[in-house]
Amino acid sequence: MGVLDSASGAYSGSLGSPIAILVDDDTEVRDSLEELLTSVGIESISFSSTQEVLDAELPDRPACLVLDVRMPGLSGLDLQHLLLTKGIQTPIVFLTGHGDIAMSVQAMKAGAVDFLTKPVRDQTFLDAISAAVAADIARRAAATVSRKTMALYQTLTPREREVLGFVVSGAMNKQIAFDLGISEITVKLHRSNMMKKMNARSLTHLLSTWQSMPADMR
Amino acid sequence: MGVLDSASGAYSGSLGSPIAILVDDDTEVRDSLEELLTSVGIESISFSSTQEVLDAELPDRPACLVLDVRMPGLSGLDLQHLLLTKGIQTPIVFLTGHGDIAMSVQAMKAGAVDFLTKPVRDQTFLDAISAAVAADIARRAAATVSRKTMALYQTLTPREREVLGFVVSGAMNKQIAFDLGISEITVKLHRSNMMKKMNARSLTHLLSTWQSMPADMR
DNA sequence: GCCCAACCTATACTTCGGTATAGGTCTGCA
DNA sequence: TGCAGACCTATACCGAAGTATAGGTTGGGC
Repeated sequence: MGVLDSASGAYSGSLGSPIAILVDDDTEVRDSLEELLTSVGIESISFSSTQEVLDAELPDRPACLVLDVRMPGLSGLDLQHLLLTKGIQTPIVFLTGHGDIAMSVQAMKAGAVDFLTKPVRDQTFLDAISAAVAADIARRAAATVSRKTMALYQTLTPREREVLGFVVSGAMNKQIAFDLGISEITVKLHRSNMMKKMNARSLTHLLSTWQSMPADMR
Repeated sequence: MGVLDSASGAYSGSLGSPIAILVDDDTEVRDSLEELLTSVGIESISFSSTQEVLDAELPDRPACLVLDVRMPGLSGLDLQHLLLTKGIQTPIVFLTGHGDIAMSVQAMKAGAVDFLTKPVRDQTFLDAISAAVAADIARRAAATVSRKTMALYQTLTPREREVLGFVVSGAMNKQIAFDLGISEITVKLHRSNMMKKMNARSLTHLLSTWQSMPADMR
């Protein structure tokens, strides 16, 4: 249901239909899951090891990862942490026959969408995929907004960024001028240029835009 | 009942020292955990069933719940959902000898801080309690800010709330006046009164205050 | 040397937001 | 009946913000 009940048209606003990325060393499992996903119109690609995922270029479209835990080489949990380190936030659904509670809790704490055990009911699996894809669509939408804001921020001169900082913290032009040791009219100039570059129609609009930016980029 | 250890100054900023609320039908487990917590200076209180927790008045101070899953009557997971329904957001650590992966995943999805299995290492348990208490301190601090903002909001007249809505959405006085079908000077009056009642020194300050309010109260 | 971008300043003007003062109507309630 | 609170309006004024125009100084690159 939801994001999964249509093959292509329903995703027109999210730049591409969703894809499930299956990682399992068991060929039969992969084939079986691919078939299940295909039957409900979800595209999928398969890898037989975590290393292949790291070597591959992840597609720029809504996606989710389906990871086995126990695999030759790096485990699914290892991959989860590696991806986090690399800033890749594609939602992950674990699916394993050799799990325990500690593993599942660790995975969930690290942000996994679900942790399923084999054998899994078809509907349970599809529901998890559906939730993961929905999360990725929302995450990608937010990331797009954030990226656009950062691109605008990059066009600001150092002085304009300084003024922006004062403005969003609520300072008046007079106070900004005093703190920077320049005249108020100059602050107005920087402020005006900054507002134009940031495409902000009002202070309120500037603030909402500003908050979509990751704090460590400011 | 746990030993009352009130002097601990480390929690001075959070309105009360933390308390762990243990719910387990096994007396030995409860006594053992209470002793462990006491040894590191954390107060605790015990219940032998979920119903007792629901009947009791939860203390107004930083706390965390430690729940067994399998108990006579309502299970720990049932209690978790009941508390969520009642809007009680005290962090929960599960501790059980009869868990499985599905249970742990369900608990984590519902917001549990951790899901531990018996027998548990002392340090593992204490780390979980520490994380849960820290989460509750942060949650309570945010709730306090939110409550104060809502109290201020309650003092606004209907018209002032309307104007507030326009102001935070970035409208100019002229636009607000047009939309409400009143004169601009009247908008200024409502706006001025609203800013005073909300203790907002500037538009920026008003917006940050505003965002601490739950959206369903606006 | 020239250009350009970033930075700074100034005058003059407009618009916007906010305050003070002084009124008015309407509704509900003691 | 009178009072209080919410709501509305007006005049006049102030300060903050924004725009337009017209300059100036630096520092780096061709």
